[in-house]
Amino acid sequence: MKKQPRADAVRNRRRILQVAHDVFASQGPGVPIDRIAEQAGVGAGTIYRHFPTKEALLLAIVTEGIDRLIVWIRELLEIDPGNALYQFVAGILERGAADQGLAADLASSGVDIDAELPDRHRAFHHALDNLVAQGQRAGTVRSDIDGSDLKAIIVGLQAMQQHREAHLDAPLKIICDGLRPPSAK
Amino acid sequence: MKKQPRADAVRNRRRILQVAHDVFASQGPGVPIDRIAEQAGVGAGTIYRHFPTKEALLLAIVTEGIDRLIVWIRELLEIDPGNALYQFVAGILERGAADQGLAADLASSGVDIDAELPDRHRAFHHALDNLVAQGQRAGTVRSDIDGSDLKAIIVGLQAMQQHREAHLDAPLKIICDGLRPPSAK
DNA sequence: TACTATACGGAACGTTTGCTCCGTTTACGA
DNA sequence: TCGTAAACGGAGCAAACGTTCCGTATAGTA
Repeated sequence: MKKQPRADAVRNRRRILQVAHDVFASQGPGVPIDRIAEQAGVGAGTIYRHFPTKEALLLAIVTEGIDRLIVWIRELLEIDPGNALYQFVAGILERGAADQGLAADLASSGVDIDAELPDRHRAFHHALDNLVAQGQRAGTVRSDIDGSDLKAIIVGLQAMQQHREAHLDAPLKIICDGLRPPSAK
Repeated sequence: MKKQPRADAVRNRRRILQVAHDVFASQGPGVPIDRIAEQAGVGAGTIYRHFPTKEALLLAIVTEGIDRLIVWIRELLEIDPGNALYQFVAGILERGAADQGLAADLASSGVDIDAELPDRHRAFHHALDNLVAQGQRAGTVRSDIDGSDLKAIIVGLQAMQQHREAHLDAPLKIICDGLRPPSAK
């Protein structure tokens, strides 16, 4: 049985994660570690004691983001299975989907997230499959798609959000209409 | 009247642009200039004589890409105005839209392309507006969208393409169906 | 062929950045 | 309160990268 970490270590770990999340989300993953240390009010050494490498810090942030999405999907499905998919898609554009936008940046700089976090990868895809399947069961979602198609759509939405130079109401409507079954339109 | 540049200078400029385009498209804009020089078989100094800065080189590549897209849209509209939009959208996923994927990377690293290339920006948006308007006139495109909505869709598609870990047939179908007017489905 | 302006190659420089090291501080059990 | 293991801060190191500089090579011209 491992001993518990000291109180200040726990506090600093959380603070670093929060600050790093905000800074990376707003300025991209290129921000130097020193700047994050400064913002968090700790030394650079402290960050490296908690996260062995910059990439590890980024992965920790992305992991938290994925977990949040999974929980959120579960909540939406409990409340309204038929419309959960549409609320999810709309919500990605509203609330910051910056966590995953970060994931996209990470991926484009050569890190294979799915390979680094195989368990989250499975859990996330499982959640997406559920989201689609329950919509299909309720008759609100077209029957010729599955979770991985939804994942592609999400990637697209997040890119739109990062690029947003105008309202995204119309693109959102386009996608939602495209997701509905041929009958209901 | 300016004198013409030397033949080897012209050759090198083209070669640098081609090689840089391929390397950046396949490995992202983070690749060091020295590597591009090596690949192109020239010295680093030669690159900097033709392009004052790395950012200038990236902008030159993006400019070429945008121009290609504009020409392509014009061609599609001449052949089949009603379906040009759908051929364009599908084509972005097929042929490498890597040029613009590069543009996205550039943008996410703090360069405002629209501000740096105001004329291309205008020309591109004009082409997109045309693409949408002619589809609407033919009755194949829903009437409540315009060129900037299409731009957002393109950004999304390019992100999907960069991330592609499976076929994108279904997501493409979703978007095309969403673009059609309510009647035809 | 000989001359010269133009262009080239690649070593070198300064800066930035990820990461380590170690002397100092702090939490916490006894 | 005291002792010690755990944690901290931030100076410093090495590698990577953008950019410059200058001696050399070459295209174009007479």
